[in-house]
Amino acid sequence: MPNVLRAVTKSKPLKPLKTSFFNRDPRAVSRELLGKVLVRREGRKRLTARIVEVEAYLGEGDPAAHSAAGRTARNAVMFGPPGIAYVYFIYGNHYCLNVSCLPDGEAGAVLFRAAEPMEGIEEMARRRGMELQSTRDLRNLTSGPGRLAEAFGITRERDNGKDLTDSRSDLWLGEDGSAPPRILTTKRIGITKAAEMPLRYVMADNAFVSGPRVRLAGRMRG
DNA sequence: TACATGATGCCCT
DNA sequence: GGGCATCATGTAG
Repeated sequence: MPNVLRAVTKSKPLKPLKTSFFNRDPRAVSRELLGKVLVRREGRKRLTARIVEVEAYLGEGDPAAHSAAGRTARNAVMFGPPGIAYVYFIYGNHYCLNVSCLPDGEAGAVLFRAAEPMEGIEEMARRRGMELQSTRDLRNLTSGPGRLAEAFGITRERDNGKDLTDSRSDLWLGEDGSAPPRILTTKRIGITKAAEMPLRYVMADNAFVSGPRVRLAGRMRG
C-alpha cells in the first residue's frame, strides 16, 4: 500500500439514508448531507467517500437550476420523487451527480461537489487516470463534481434515475454516525444566474473541498 | 499560485 | 447555434 494511503479515514458500518431525508427543502438536505457517505459497489469492490461540499438547486423558482424552465426529458428526475440520482453531462467532458429533493411533482436537487475518499482509493485513482504520489494527488481524486463522478464511474446512462436510498443498489448514500460537521456557506460555483445566493455548503477546515485554498478563504467572508 | 483558454457533446430555442 | 452546475494545461509572475 502506498504511503499516501496511510492517513485515510477508515469506514465504519453504514446505514442507508431514508427517502424522507430527501423529502425536504434542498437547503436543509444540503446541510445534513455534509458528513454522509457516498457508496459505489463494483462487484466485490466498494468505493466510499465522505461528502464535504454540495450545492442546493431550488427548483422552478431558482434561475440557476436546470428545472427553471419547467420539466423536460433531461431534468425529469428533478421533478420526480425524492432520493433519486439526477446525473447530467456538462461541457462535453463531465458528468455531475445530484440527488432529487422535495415530494414528487416539486423540483429541487442537491449537487455533489466534493468528497473525502475513504475506501477503494486505488480504484478511484485508476478511473481518474492518476498515480497516487502525494496527498495533493489524493485531494485531486474527488475535489470537484466532474472529478467525483469520474472517480466513482458515474454516468447518466448508468446511474440517472437510481434510488440512492437503496443499499442493495450499486450507488447509494449512508451515514456512519460521525459527528455533525461545522458548516460554511458561500456562493455557488460556475453559474451566472442567481449567482449571489449563498447555496454552496462546505465542511469547515476540510482539505478535500474543491477550488483553490486562497480563493476559498476569500469566499468564506460574507 | 493565478489566471486564461481549449477540449468537447448534449440539451434546448 | 448558443450556452453550459467543468477540468487540465499552459504561461506569466
